[in-house]
Amino acid sequence: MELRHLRYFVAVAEELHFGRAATRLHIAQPPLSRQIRDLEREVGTPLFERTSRGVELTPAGSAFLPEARLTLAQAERAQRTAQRAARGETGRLRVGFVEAATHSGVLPNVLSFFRMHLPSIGLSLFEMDALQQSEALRDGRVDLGLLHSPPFDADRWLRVEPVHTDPVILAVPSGHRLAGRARFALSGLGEESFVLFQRDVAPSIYDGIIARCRSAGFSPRVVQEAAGWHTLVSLVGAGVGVAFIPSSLQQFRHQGVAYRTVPDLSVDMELSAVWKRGDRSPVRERFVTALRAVGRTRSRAGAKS
Amino acid sequence: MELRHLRYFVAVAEELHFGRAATRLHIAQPPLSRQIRDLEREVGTPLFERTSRGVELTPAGSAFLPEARLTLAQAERAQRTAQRAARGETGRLRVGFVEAATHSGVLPNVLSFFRMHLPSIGLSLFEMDALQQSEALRDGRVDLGLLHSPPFDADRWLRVEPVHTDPVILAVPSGHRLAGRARFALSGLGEESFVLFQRDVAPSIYDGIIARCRSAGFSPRVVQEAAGWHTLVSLVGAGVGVAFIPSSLQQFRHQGVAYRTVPDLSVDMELSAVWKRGDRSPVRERFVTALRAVGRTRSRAGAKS
DNA sequence: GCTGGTGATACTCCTGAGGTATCGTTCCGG
DNA sequence: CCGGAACGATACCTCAGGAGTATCACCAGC
Repeated sequence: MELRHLRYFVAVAEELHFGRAATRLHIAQPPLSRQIRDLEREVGTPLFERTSRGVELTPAGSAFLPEARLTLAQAERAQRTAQRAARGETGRLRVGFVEAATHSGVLPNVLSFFRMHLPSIGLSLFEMDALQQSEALRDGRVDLGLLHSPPFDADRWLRVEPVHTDPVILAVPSGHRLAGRARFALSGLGEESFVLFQRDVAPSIYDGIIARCRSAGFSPRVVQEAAGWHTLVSLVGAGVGVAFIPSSLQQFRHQGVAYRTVPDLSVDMELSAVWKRGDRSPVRERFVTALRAVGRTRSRAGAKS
Repeated sequence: MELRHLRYFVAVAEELHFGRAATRLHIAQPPLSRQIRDLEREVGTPLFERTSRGVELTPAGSAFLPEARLTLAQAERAQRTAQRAARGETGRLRVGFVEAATHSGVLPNVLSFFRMHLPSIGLSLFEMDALQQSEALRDGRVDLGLLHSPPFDADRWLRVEPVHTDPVILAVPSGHRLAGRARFALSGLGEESFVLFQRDVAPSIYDGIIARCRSAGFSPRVVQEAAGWHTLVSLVGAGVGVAFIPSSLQQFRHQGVAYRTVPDLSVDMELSAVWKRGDRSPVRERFVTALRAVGRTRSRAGAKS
């Protein structure tokens, strides 16, 4: 049995007339008769009762008709589903991301865009650090990662695309001497106590900051390391020290914390999308396109207290 | 697109290997490659990604696979549904019937048989008199009738098959002089008042009874006619007169009514199934078969008080 | 660099889908 | 009662395309 048989059967069942059905199908009447006969032989029972003035459906034919229509509709549906998947309008994407992807606004904006315009794409989100993302990508557990510093061997098997940059600023306790100063140079921080993010979170940025400090003539005295960004800022609010943070953290207005730009620091916290080289997933491509759109539009914002 | 393409696609998607899939499909590998290519061209997007070590599904292919399986399953379902309909195991039957079909037990027994053994057949039941059944059959509103006397022109366009016979007995008021007599001849009823069923209900049986009475030397004095059988027996119970009834009515044990056989009456109330000549409905045939089974087994029962 | 495994290509063959001509049957008007 | 029209079935032909064989191109692994 082929779909051709079902298409022919439905046409005859609707016209109840071999000649008209053949015209509708753009074939001649005899081959149509033959195909119907073949179909009846395969199904094992007559589907039409031939009368002198046309044809009628047998009970078997009546039962077959709606099922045949369903089959044809299902076949079309299959085709459309594949096409939509090829255009990236349906499917599933598993995304690994670091915490900063959420408070930079990048991830929330992309998510709301997808919920609005591509609702039939299922998104699975996994918060993980850069190392976990790298392993998950390698194992095929996620399709895309959002992280600060790609793994050192990234170029060999990953594509990396920066989607958002956030300048690094300084968070200081409100009562701190620096909180009152409008501007100051990096070199003035030599005596401060620092609360630093763990190097794992963004090794290249960490190293960049340390290098800048050394150029300014000091090596930062780290009194505390913290895993999460909000923890870090809370420690600043508690007066433990000052901290380098991405500027997007300002929006949360932590108690007892003031924010200051350090003009001669000029280090950026970069957020990059990474995925496997050779991955042609249309859904992944749509996601990256959306990331570019929402990420690039956020320009570097100055510090406010 | 044909089902062949879907069958081939599913095989390749399951084996992830053109050679093995071809073996499973009992064809050679090159034609399989060609069919898959044709399918991809028709769908408009690649479904497989060819690698040096086999093939993988593209996102479009992954989306297509379950839909293709559904299509194939639906096609098989269509075929099975037609076969079941041809065997009379599924479908719908509309039955017209007279009241006596229910209290003779014929209809209830067939219904319980169908509910038990052929639950996917839908039965629609319409109580109607013989004339209504005849018209409903002619108009195609019912597929089968259950009545006592077929219309006079039945042979031309109907098939008639007796399925049950019920001897006609006499119902008398409990206090009536005949209630005490064990046996009596028809000729002894000349002076009685009769409550008779309407001739329309079963013209040939009505006429048969009247003819018997005339042979016995009297013409029954009809004091009342009644439309329903239970109404008739109630009138007997109220002392209005005596009545000829089918023996199956005894089971209801109406108040103040006694039942007596009239040996030399020997008229049978016949219940017949009727349907259009040339109707080949397997469901109708199953129904008639069931009618024969439950109807014939009920033999003529004697009268009890 | 060779070998084995994999899918693609080139071509050949032949099944079977579709075309034309015609038949058999039935219904209907004269 | 007869001839014609309508309809599906049959017979026969053509050729597109599905399937077969031989071979190529590519890649991984030893």
